Amino acid sequence: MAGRADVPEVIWARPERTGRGPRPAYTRADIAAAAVRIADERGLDAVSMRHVAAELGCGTMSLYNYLPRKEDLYELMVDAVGAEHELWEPSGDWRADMLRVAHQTRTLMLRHPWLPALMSPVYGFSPNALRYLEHCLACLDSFEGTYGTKFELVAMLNGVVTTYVGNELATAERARALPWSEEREQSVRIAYLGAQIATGAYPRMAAAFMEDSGPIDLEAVFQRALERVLDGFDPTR
Amino acid sequence: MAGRADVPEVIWARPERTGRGPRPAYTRADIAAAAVRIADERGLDAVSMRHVAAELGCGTMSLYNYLPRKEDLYELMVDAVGAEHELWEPSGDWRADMLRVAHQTRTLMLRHPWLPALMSPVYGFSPNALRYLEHCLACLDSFEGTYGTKFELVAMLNGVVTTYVGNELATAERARALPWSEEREQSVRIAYLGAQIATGAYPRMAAAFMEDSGPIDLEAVFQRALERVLDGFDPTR
DNA sequence: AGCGCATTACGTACGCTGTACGTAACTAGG
DNA sequence: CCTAGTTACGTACAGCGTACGTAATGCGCT
Repeated sequence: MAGRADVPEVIWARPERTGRGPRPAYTRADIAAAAVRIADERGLDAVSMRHVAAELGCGTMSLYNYLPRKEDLYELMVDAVGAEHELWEPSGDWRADMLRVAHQTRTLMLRHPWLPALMSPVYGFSPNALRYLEHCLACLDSFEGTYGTKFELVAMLNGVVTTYVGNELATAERARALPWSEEREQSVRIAYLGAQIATGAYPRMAAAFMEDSGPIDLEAVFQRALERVLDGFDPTR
Repeated sequence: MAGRADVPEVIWARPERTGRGPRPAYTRADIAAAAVRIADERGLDAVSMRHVAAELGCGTMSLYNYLPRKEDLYELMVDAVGAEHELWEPSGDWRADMLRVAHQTRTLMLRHPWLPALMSPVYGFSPNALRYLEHCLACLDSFEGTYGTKFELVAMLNGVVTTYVGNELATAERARALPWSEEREQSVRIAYLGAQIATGAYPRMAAAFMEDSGPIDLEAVFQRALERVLDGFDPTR
């Protein structure tokens, strides 16, 4: 059976091995590890079926014995790095624990900068996603609320972390990839933005840029965002 | 000058016309409209340089006179549908206005289901993005806080809306694209999830699935999410 | 024990993508 | 008027996901 683009079955539901036929040369973990290695070193765009196969030392089409679609390779990658989540004994203070979870997720994303881009299509419950979710629920044992609310909390926190770190990484990547200096790019943007503001059509934007806010501390912005999300769920505040 | 993949210049900073040479046959608006039409009718994947050129009735490479990179086409598309935002006179109640903004953005995204996928790399200040931002700031005139905080509020609200509607759309799309019935797919997933839970490794997940929560009302989940975000910023609560 | 067949491995090929490059037609500025 | 810069666009290339066909392999069953 070769790859099937028309089979939307969840990959975690299909057994890794059915018993019949030659022993597979690789495991899903091998494949995931190879893909993660490539993504870490050469970026997500370098993760093609050909490159992953080359990294493993097998033919391109052999991969389709393990994965029906490339999309599933992404699923494997996300699950693989999910194993790096450190799961501790809940402290009893759900706020502190959830903050720690969020910061850990951010660290994970900074270590694997391609991760935010693959987080949107979270739809299968991969093994490590289950472990992670169970851990979050454990941390929320001290939270007064239904499981429904707890899920909503975890979902929003994850969403905010993904969005923020995704922006953070995209900004850094853009600065890194510039063929000319960052100052040159900044000046072009400032010039354009200044011209727009100078039309007088955006008085509040103009005022905002007059406001002296000092240097932007991304870490602090992130922390504030987390606190606000938790505030929104906190029944005691 | 043909397309330049190595020029990260913001497209809004370059003039649409420099004066020399033959009159361009199309405007940026024409191109954006063609791309939006294709995306609306055939999905984001159908938006290729070839298809857009065909829609316009010109040669593929002619597009590169208007856009240095395909990425800029996406920027044009996001800006184009941004014009559909209705901007009203602020009511004086920032909470109500921001809720209305968020719901309007959701409506816009449901009308153009490809929008959430293109929202992540928001980096250029497109004309309509500026108008939208100015409007949000106007709505926040009654909000006690610095412009820095107001930007953070708008950013988080937009992020949450994008994440939620993106998930909503992805779920709907997945259900629509199934080659077999939705029940069949559901049963496969339930079977897998049930087997995992039956191992006893995820007691809280098990409890969560026991909890009778009734049918999930996506609209209500969305509304709750918005309220919580605003609560997190509300100095009066 | 040995047959049958599902499975693995993988080369080839197809249609699609973004875009570099070269050439011809055209028009505004000096 | 001339010429330099711009538009238009055909051709071409490297890369992508993956359908398909064929050969080798080894488990499960009789």
